[in-house]
Amino acid sequence: MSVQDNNRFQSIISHAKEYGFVFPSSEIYDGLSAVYDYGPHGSELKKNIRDYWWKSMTQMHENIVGIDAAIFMHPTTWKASGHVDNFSDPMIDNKDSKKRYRVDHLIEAHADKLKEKGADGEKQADELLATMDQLLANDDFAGLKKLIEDNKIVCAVSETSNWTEIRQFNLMFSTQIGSVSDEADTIYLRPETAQGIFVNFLNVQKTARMKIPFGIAQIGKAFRNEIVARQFIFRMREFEQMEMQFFIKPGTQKEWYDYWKETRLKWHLSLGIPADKYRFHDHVKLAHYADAALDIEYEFPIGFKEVEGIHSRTDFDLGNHQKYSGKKLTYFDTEINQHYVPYVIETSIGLDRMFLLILSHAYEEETWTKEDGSPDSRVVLHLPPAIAPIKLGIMPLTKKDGLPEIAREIMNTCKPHFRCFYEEKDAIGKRYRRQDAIGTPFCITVDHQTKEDQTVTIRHRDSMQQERIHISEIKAKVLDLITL
RNA sequence: GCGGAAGUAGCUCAAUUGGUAGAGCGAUAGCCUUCCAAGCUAUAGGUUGCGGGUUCGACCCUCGUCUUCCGCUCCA
Repeated sequence: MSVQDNNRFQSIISHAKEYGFVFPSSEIYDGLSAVYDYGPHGSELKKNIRDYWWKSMTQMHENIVGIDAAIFMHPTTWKASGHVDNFSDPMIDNKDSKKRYRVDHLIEAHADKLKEKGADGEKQADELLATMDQLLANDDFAGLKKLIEDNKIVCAVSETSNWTEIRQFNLMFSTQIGSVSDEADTIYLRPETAQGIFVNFLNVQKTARMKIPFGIAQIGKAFRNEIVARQFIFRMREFEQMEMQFFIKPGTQKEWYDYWKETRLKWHLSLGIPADKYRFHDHVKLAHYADAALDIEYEFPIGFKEVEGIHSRTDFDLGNHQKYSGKKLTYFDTEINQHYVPYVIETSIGLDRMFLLILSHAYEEETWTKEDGSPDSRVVLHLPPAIAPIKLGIMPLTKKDGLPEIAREIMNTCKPHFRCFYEEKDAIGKRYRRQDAIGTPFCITVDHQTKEDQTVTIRHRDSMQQERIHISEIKAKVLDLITL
């Protein structure tokens, strides 16, 4: 990351705090690591992004319906999903190099080296791996540590065997349900929202009378106890996902994967973000549930980073829930008169990351020279008008001569239809600057001419140009401009 | 979690070798009013991140801790 980009990222974070978009959580208590709160303008912007996604996915797709599942789920859910096995790993640190390894990766790497040494080594390696699997299955950390020491496994960097104790890192947050604290009552905060959709597959399919192919959309919080959570709201421990699971006939996953890949990119571009800021990143190493996966990456000031994932999840999830619950999760396809467990294409976008994306794209520090030769500047958020927290600033040029009364009338006419902000304090230029800083796309100014001919000026945020329109046109014009 | 750097008003920063914290911007109220921040007046706002230690005395030295940033590491 260049110094310039880094400064830009810092400026965006400062701006977000100063203008009420994002605050560090519990700031008066020094904050809580990697947890943030959304302020007055931030919560509005976030809600608008959320609403736009929801509308695009459900209202605009007749075969997609929504749900809102609970954050708490039956503990077996996470066994079936693979999270209990894959989301908690024993880790060990080398004290000299400060490198941290997953214990199984460390031992496997050693086994690979042994195998290169011929038949003897291969036999040793197989024994080693068998012992490791057994110890892992029993969560025998002391045994694993001994195994590492007995085999004289060294760190690849420091080449020493100066290891810490093995520690368990569980990326799922746990809590207790019920009044008695018993181990059997331990439940997890969901590490992803997808499982709430899978366990409700039949409920939704039957009650909404859905026919394959169809999708279920959901927006909600998920929680991951990241070892390292950093970079502002990019990686948080509590975050919000906007997910859609699309259920399809087995064998058609390739075409639907491609369809959603293109459809989702179009959604991003519809917000006016340039295509060259995006790229696809195909996963080479696939997760345990997928037969194809890619990330939609955006060029943040901190580099190209994942904002959305498209995953072909096969029948892994429904199949496993069927197995663990003992309930049939099949669909009867009347076209071919067959039961089957549907395949799934998932689109999963981080709402907080989308928020950061929008903010990163919108933020600009502009400088220019005025007519008299003096320099001028402003900080402006070029937010897409449809998702801007405030759509219209309404301001009388001065506080007297009856101008505020007219402006108030306009305010009352417009505020039921879109978010407006009324202000009469300070010079008009200063008021424009304040609206620029929070991304308000349009400002109406009532001046003395208004009293003569019932016209006002409407000022456009990005161009700073103004045009005169009749008071009666304001509502319709703004509504038109804020519609995507 | 490790290493490095930083933390003073909402923001950006000051404060001689250790002598009980100031300014600009911003905010609020009022005046003025000329359509792009920069006029005038007043007001509010800080146990210097937090907690110990050294000292007659700590923003300053020291230890711990929290948070943030950078680099590792991790990342379904």
